[in-house]
Amino acid sequence: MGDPQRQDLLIAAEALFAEKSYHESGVAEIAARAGLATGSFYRHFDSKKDILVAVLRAINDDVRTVMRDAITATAGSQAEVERAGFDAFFDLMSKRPGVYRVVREAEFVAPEVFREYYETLARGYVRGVQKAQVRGEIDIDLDPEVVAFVYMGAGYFLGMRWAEWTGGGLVPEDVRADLYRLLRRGLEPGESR
Amino acid sequence: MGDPQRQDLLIAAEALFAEKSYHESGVAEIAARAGLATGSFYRHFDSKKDILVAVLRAINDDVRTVMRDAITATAGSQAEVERAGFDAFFDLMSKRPGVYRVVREAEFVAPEVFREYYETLARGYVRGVQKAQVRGEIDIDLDPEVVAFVYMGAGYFLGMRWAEWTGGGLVPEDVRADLYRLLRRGLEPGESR
DNA sequence: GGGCGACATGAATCGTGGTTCATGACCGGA
DNA sequence: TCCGGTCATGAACCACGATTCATGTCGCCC
Repeated sequence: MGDPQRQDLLIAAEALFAEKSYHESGVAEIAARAGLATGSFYRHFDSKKDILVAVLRAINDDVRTVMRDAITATAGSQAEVERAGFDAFFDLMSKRPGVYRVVREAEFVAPEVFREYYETLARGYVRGVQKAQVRGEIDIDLDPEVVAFVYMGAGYFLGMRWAEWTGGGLVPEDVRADLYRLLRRGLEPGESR
Repeated sequence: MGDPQRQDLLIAAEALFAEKSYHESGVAEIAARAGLATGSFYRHFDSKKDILVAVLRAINDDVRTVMRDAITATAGSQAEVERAGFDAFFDLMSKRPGVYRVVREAEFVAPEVFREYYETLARGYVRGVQKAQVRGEIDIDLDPEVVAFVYMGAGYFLGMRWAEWTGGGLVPEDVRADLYRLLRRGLEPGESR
């Protein structure tokens, strides 16, 4: 896939940004971890910020791929699809500890890209919600975009609390169960209004 | 209240951190905006990081005060209390644009304090949820801490999307309505399981 | 074999900005 | 009025790290 050195740099950068933070990681350090000299970094990226943007796009692709795969592999009700998607998301987070910190920090380094990240993700959710609304599994009166941002906010905070703060890595089953229950009940079409 | 110069510095710092970001704001700049010379800054705070911590604690106090006031002023069901609390929160956010960015960025400058911030906030929510559970207004099987983090995640993301990304400042009424509906239905005690 | 171009290298450069400190202004008391 | 001490000032200091570049190395073609 493309340039192996570029790949190495991306991997090294993601790891360092996740372990420490963007501001605490140096270009020389990234290059060294990728097995390159400091100056060689600039043969692949224009600046330190530039590689952050590339890392961010890569993470976005991975998250979307993983979730899409899990979702398409799950034929079933909206509730089941939701669960499959979240499970895939939490699983990815646990395998690459700290990646999510990288995304968050990007807000203060490359706000435009950060926003693009979440808007892209939201678009995917919105499509899913709309389909479920057509099938009558989610209340038609709810704004799909609001639902999308509630999804993302919940995933974000539960991941932070139970995957990062607690050493574990994976959000515990019972926490996820509570989330799914809360969402299912919250979204389903209801009697009155 | 205490030292007026210290207050001025806190106000200046919060404003600058909110407008730009922690890393893009200089100590000299903060001091200047507070009407002080660069060196005088260190008569009040030990370091730049130190003032961020102080700003964070002040914001935390404000958020909790505002929400507590709104909640105690609202006698009623959990749904009404919830709404009052969130409304107060969104209102505060709209009056001090960008404060929430300051909180978020703190994660990468003073992680311990950032965590303390959310854990303190969560404790407050947990107490509220437990009371509502006793009164039978929230499903007794839900872990109050999970609910607390879903609350915070939703508030965070909706605030970011509709108060910051959209120029407005205040999260629109219909977005809030969707959130309240989703939470009320999601939390209420249910038939089966 | 020699010359050339492309790439790798890492030490030196350069800007930035947090922190320090020598200096001066001010004020209360003797 | 003079003295000592406290505080304000902002220029200088200093460390740090992103970026550059002069030099060396390698592989290819004539």
